Amino acid sequence: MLDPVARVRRFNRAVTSAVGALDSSFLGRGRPLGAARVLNAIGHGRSDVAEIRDYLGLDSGLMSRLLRSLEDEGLIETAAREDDARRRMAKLTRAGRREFAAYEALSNAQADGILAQHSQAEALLAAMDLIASALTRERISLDEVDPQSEEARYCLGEYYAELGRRFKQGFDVSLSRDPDAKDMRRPRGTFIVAMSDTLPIGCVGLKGTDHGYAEIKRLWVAPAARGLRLGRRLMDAAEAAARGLGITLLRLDTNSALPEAGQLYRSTGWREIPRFNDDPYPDLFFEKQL
Amino acid sequence: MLDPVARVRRFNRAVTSAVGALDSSFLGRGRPLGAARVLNAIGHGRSDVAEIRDYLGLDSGLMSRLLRSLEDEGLIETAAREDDARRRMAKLTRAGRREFAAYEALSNAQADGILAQHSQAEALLAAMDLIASALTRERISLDEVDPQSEEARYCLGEYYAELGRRFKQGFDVSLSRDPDAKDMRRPRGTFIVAMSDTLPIGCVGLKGTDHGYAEIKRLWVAPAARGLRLGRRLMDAAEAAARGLGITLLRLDTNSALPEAGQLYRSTGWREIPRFNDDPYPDLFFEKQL
DNA sequence: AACTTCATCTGACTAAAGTCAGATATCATG
DNA sequence: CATGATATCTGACTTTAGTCAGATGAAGTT
Repeated sequence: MLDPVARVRRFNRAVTSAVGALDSSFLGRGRPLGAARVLNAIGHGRSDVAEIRDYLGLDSGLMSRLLRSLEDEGLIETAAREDDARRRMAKLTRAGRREFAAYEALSNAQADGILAQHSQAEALLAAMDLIASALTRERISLDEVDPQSEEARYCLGEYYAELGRRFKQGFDVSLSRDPDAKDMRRPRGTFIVAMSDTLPIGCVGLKGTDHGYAEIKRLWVAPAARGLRLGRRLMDAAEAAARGLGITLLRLDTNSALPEAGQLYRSTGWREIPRFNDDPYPDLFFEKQL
Repeated sequence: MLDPVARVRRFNRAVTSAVGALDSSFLGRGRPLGAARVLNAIGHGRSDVAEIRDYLGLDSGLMSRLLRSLEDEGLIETAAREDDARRRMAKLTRAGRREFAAYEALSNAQADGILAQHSQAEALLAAMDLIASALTRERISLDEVDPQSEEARYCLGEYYAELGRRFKQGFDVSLSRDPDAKDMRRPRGTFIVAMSDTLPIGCVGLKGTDHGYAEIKRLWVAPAARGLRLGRRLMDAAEAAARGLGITLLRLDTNSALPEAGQLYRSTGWREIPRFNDDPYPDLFFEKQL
């Protein structure tokens, strides 16, 4: 009754029928699923035909016919690419945008329906985030971004909110040595965000200093992404970036209220050292020679 | 970035591709999905042809042909039912059992694979339970069972474990007035279990007494099923059963460490009354006239 | 016994999805 | 500019899924 594999399989059954229900509601728009999928891919901003084909896993002949049927319906227009006339681009016509909006409305209504009948929607969403991150694990990408980009700011906001919850005395960003964004841009440093299908789920900053070392800052993994060993992947990426920048010594500070962080550092070659700054929050300090 | 609907849809995408991957691994056994589904339904103990057809939503013509193709492969045998020769029963042959086991192995391997790459498998499983319960909400059935049945004993075990976690002083079943199972069987009372696709996710007991009232006992909802208003459904079912047994007055006791229970009682017509027993755990007592 | 109802099966059909070999046009390169 | 690589398209085909009308035989009803 409590066999883990049986629980996963119960989940599979539940989810298969929910997904099937969405598919049938799509059929209600009088178009086969294949054509609907292509239309939706285009609506979601994919325009390169080869890219869509690859994304949907379609044969080139089938893809060509599906495009033709959407064109005959007046929903899309295709044109050869200017820089390479072999490739084609597809885009929605006005009617296509209307039809795409109708599919979006169906998807949104289904999502809404699931949420609406649950009185603890936030718990349900957290569970969905956790599972989505676990299932798309191999597709999580680590991207270097500007520390002031939307993705980076979202991660930092979540990071500060979490420190506020975990520190007994709360957390006030303005009291911490807020790293100048400039120091986390190349060539002094960098900022790395982990993305799972458009959702940022983790980050780490590498901050250059003038003291002969660089600092690791703002290591954060979204609650939904914990257990995927993403913290380690982010640290590896930050260390690799540091090596690429010619940095040979790294330091970081952390707090004993974040035991999983301390454990990660200890298990990956970091050595505890005495306090090296007067920031009020950290009480643990580490160093690593690259 | 945090729109709830967008989060549900990200979940949908993640799960669709995982389900699709399992389907393609099933195709690897050289049999179309339709036939594989029928074989698996039979392997999972469904033998009545009409029941399988209904479960899989198949047309009778299609069903007949799929059965024939499995028979031609030597995987199943069908026979008319003894009590009604119009109906047919299907069962696996030896080769069919082997083939079914191969499908089971694929399903189990997929489930294992998801779990294995996650270092916090219990959190992942809890999330899956939550979602499976939410998605199969309409298919949750309330069944009257014997209080000593496997399902009932599972629920009670979970219930006691939860009390142990929630009461500051812990919980020891032997100190509580353990209701005699006889008192929770018809005609004195009953025991109701909420089932979601073979998994018990909640229970409630109606216990007859000789004092002119019956008691509601052991109301429990699995953590994964909270938010589905299952507590209320269980209470409604228990009250309906009480009415059917000619009971006109109900009492129950609870503890202020379970605030959601107290709130449920207050909002459904229960009236707080003075202590009516000397059980050491409860500190809140309610009564309801039917 | 004659009827209606029911579960299953058969034949004839359609739609959708997918496969594959070549045709066509364009691009990159020596 | 000839050559090979690349992206898309076309035609011919197969498989799978599904629909529907009617046949068959058994069960239930009057």
